[in-house]
Amino acid sequence: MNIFEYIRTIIIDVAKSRGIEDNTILDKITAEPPKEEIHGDISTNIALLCSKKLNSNPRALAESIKVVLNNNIYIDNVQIAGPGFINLFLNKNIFYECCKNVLKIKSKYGRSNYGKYEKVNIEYVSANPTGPMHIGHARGAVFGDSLANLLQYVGYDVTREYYINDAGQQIINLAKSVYIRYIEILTKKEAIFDEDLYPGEYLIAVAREIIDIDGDKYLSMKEESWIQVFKEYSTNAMMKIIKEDLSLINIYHDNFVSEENIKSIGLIEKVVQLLNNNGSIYEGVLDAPKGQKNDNWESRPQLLFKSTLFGDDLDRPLKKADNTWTYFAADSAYHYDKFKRNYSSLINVWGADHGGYIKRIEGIIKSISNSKLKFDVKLCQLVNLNKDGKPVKMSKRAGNFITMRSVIDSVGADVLRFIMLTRKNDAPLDFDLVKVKEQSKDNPVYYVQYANVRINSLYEKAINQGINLNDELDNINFELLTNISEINIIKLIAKWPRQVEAAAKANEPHRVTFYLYDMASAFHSLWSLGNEDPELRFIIEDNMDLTRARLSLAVMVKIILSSGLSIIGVKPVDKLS
RNA sequence: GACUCCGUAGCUCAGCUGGAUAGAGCAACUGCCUUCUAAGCAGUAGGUCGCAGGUUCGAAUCCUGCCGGGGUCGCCA
Repeated sequence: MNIFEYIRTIIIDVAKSRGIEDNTILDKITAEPPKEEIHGDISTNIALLCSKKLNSNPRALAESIKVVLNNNIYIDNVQIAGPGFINLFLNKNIFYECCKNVLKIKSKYGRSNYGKYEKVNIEYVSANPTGPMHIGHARGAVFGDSLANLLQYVGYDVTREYYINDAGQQIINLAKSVYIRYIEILTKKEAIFDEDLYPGEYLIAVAREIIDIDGDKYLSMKEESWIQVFKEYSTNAMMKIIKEDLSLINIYHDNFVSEENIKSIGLIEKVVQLLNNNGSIYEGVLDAPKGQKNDNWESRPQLLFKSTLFGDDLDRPLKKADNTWTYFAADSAYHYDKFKRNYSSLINVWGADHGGYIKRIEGIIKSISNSKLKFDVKLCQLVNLNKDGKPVKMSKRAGNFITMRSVIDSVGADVLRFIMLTRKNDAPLDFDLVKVKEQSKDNPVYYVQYANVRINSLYEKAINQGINLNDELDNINFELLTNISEINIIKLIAKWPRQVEAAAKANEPHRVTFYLYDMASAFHSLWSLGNEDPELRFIIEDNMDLTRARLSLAVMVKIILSSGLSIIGVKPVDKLS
């Protein structure tokens, strides 16, 4: 149960009873917790929004609404403040019922059917299959996966998808690189790599595998004879490595779509036909891009998509000079494929370097779906990798980029996942290999985990004293919880469903992380009160009713911490080492 | 030149898609361990929300224009 939703429906009913039918007004009516405690538990702007339509001034309207709201048994007091806010002071019973509900349904508390089982496709990671994942991939991976968890949590039917870019020049380069390793092993001559090739040692194993299966028969062949085989072997091997990397942070996609396959089944021709039919492509000439050196710019007519109709600054080419399809053409076909699979919305998680690419794909989707398909791109900004405050330098050419796997080995999967969600996606993120392992309150991972550890130690102590936490949860007297810190926690608990829903609505999983931090903070605060006043500890030996009430509070905090952590894909820590 | 993201306390960042007196954490200063784990808590101090306009009952939030920083811009994927 979401008490904010509950009160809001009551308020909306009031608005409707006054003759407000306009959804643009109704949708704006809020029932939200005010920042200031003295403004009550829930504040609504109903009078401010409806006064104009009802020809009344906001405060007068508020007065008349106040009379109605006062009749509700869960509302103790109604106050009118400022320009016409209506502040509601709720009866404690609504909070107590909320608590009982949490203890009853446990990990289901906060889940909802907000998403109405609508089908959502989230495409994330989609790292090129040319090598192991590096740390830059990790952010998008964690973000996408946590977003998928979040949307599932509030009732969407989510597909986790990976688009394999297995069709371009980089795959030919990959195959060539493996072939060089193949020669190296068989002839014992040292491998030399051109600039575009991949010198990483991880390709040696692929070459070995080919030798094991097919022997040395490709040595004497010409490139056109071995390239296809090497492409297949190496992309398969790379995808295997990437899937292993992902499994280390518990990421498993439901669906892998191959670009090569999209091309081979003729989907590009199909989508181009479609775009042609609705008049969004033409044969035209592009100007040279401004602000760049245009030395070898060569003006020529080519097949263009009218992305300027959708806010892009240029129309975008679908064909290259050699008359083959561009990456954009294949990607259009891929999104057409997703469109045909009947999703109600598509979400793409991309790196910041794809920013300039959004408008054209948006345009494609609008064009093929007649603007009906919802589409959202979440760009993840760069991760700055530091080591004790100093930037770690990475160079692709030297081959010393930091792999995701090495970071997991060093800090662990849970820390990696948590830290990746301590910023909103469109802000850059600093990741310090040393600081994230510190066990202090500068480190939000440990701060949250530590709350859980403390609750566990309480469990142990309670059990040692013969208190059974699972007994008689129905008969807990929540009214004994009168301390401000206790009430704060209860109110935070009541906000959880609202928080997840807001996070889901905005596609922003980081809000869950911040909520968890607040919850941990509220708990640490309560815990510490016991230092100053033993009466405020959780376990009071000669007052079992109070003890049970307080322990149930800890149980609820633990339930919500676990739920929140499971959304961001982090395991709760039970004991600190 | 265009597009896009960012600009909030000395530093790193939240700010619930327009609400009331803008919030945390570091760092600084003051307290709290014979105590359920101090890996923590409480408090003090710190702000012209980059600048200037506009929209309205109301703007850090939306719009426009500047300033500053990151990313991107056919024939890569």
